[in-house]
Amino acid sequence: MAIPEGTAPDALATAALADDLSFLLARANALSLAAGNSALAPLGLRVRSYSVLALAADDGARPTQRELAEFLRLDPSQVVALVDDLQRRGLVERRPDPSDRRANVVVVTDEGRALHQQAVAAAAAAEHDLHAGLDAHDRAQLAALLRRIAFPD
Amino acid sequence: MAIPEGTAPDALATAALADDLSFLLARANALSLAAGNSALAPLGLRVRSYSVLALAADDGARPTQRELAEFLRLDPSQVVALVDDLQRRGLVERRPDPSDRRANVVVVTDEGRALHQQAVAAAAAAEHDLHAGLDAHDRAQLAALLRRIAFPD
DNA sequence: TATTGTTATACTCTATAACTATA
DNA sequence: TATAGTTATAGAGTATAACAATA
Repeated sequence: MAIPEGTAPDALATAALADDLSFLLARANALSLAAGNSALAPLGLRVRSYSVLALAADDGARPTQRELAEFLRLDPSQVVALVDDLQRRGLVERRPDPSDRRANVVVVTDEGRALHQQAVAAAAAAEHDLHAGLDAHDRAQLAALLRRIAFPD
Repeated sequence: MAIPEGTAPDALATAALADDLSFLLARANALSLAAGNSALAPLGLRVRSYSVLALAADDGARPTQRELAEFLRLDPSQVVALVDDLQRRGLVERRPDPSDRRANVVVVTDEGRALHQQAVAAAAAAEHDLHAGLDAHDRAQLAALLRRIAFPD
């Protein structure tokens, strides 16, 4: 059976856990991940593979697999599988890094760029539903606060 | 190999994905989950089992397994395994719901309540590190924004 | 008929170690 | 000696279907 959608019971809404930042983060992320995966499924992508494709398609990023792993908080061995899949489908290519021949730079193909554009639209539509209760100012504020947790420098 | 800690490469920090709310949510949650699990490990708990224990220990909540599943966004079959584990260790008990004999209410034992108190302290310490960059006002604001995504009513 | 808890199963994701080629 | 990518594997988490007891 699928994880039930819908709202939580009122008795639990007032529980101490419901005010816990980590719990709210986990629950919000679970909803976001589910919405993202189902929006990307028609394109043969999941949130994971979409993220790799998006970084490969970002001009000027030219990420190595190691950088992808660190940025996406994945193990390098998981990046291997994700890049394998995208490469098999002709969406990205591995190019040796001229400055370090151990490293592969992951670059998008023309086909990958086209799919990425569709995926951005699909992901944006899914986010729109998820953040329906937030206006542009709220979203910017939320992004700024989350960034300080996600990238503590 | 473990997922590498530390900061992300600068070239990717300016990528479009780095401004995506869903991505920031995912990365912040990954850090939060890792910190929580490692803080709770000495008590034999993980974030999952801690959440179930916390709701069972919340006075007035008296959640059924179904309510736990919905609130924590878990499949009911996963709740079975989590409650089995906590019950085996004498931390919670299943009690038949008087108003619906199909349902089990999950209630904390004295031993469970004692462990829960330790766990709250451990989790709070882990959160403190994670949210070191945020003051009380920031945290309250973040919680309010996340709640609107986590519980869209 | 529908729902709660349960069992079973398959699949995905996560974590760890070891190997190779380069640095 | 250390690092990038790769392979292999075990464990944790997720998704789905079916069943007994109860509503």
